[in-house]
Amino acid sequence: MKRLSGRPAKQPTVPRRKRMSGEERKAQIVRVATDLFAREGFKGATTREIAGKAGISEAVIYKHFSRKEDLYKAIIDSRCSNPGGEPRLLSMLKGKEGREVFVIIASFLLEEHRRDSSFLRLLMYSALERQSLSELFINTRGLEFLGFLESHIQSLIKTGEMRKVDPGLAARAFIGMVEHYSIAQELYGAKRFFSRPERKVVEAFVDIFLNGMRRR
Amino acid sequence: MKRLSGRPAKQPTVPRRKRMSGEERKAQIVRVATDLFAREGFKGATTREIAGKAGISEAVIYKHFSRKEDLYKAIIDSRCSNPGGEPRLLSMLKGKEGREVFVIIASFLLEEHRRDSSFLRLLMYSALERQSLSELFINTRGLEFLGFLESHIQSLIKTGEMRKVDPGLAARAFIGMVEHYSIAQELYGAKRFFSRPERKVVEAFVDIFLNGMRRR
DNA sequence: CCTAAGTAAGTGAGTGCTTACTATACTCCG
DNA sequence: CGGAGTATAGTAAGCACTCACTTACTTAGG
Repeated sequence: MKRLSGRPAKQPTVPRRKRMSGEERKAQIVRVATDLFAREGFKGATTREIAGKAGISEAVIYKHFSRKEDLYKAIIDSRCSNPGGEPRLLSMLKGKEGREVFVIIASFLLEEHRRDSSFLRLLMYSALERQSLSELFINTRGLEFLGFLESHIQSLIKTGEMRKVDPGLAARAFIGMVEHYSIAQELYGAKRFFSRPERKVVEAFVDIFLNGMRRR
Repeated sequence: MKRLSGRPAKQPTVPRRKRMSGEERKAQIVRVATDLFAREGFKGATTREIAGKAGISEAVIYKHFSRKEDLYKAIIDSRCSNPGGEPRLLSMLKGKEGREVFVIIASFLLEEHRRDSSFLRLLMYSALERQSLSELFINTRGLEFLGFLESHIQSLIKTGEMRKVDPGLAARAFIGMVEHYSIAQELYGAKRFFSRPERKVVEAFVDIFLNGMRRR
């Protein structure tokens, strides 16, 4: 016989779980979900799996986020205003000049992506599945950083250390070499067929770029 | 009253559709599905949607492909042994030398991806969702082409027209600039914030690269 | 040339399972 | 007590995939 709705009286014999404050729980859900969305994409990651990994029931997720989409947005937001990202790089660059600036940038990007590819995966998934959200990424993490590099190059052109090249394109050329290599190695699995020590890669790319930008 | 199974007698009043031979139909399914898988990914594209766009019932798909996965593999295969891809580029390069080789390669890639981003999307989706399949892409389309460029650069180094740089890294640097720019513009939506005429982009990238590889 | 048997192509209505999301009741703690 | 937090047990819709059956086309025999 079926109940119309509601619950039958239940016996609370199951071992009870730890309670958490709302914000703790929310942060934990975001953490777990970030990992899953990065691995499986928005459509591939299920609320059930997220709840399972967090050790709670699906209903708890919906106490904190009214729709799956909202949880996804929260993740993108948290990744955009992240402590671990570009700010750290920019501080590493303080006081550095010449060739070293480019070496630091290239090493940073290669290392960061090798260490944790989830940011890269989230970015790519959001570009493919949810184009509008990927623009958030672009705006907050991409453009700020590209803008820095662009104006750095611009000033090197002004002092005559580099020849006159559209600084926007030059910056994109440099980032492109590094990022594309990183993506190919980590995500496309290209490292199965081609591999060089990270130091050599950085040296080669920085060489080609700086030499390419030198006045003749 | 319900039948135990089987169909109720049906009246064939609906306008009948064209019949197709098996191979025609199979090719059509692959064509329609390519488009959908490229837009939505493996998980995002549904068999129902594919059938709908092809104007057939889902069951027909399963006459030709025993699982959805098989259809996906067929698409990857067909895209790998494609007439429209690298062979065309390689023939365009016949007899060309010097700077022009690099201009042609860069223009080709930028134009190809702008015209039809579905190959790029399939590649990226397969890297994220189905890593093993993306290696098929890499092997057939990527490595062959990279290998060509690599050995071209190698020979330029031998004749002394370029300085000594790991040719594998040099080739990846050049392709990286171009591909990453293309991906950023077309897939990340970066063209909303930054745009240059294609000719200028090609010129700048080729300049930086060739100048960067010149003997000092 | 006509017709009927044989078969490839196609269909509509499922199956069983999974999904995002919800309604309701219980419990712990301030 | 009251409300935040959690659990149980849903629901309706959507998914890949199947089945029993029909229809269109081909072809062999008179």
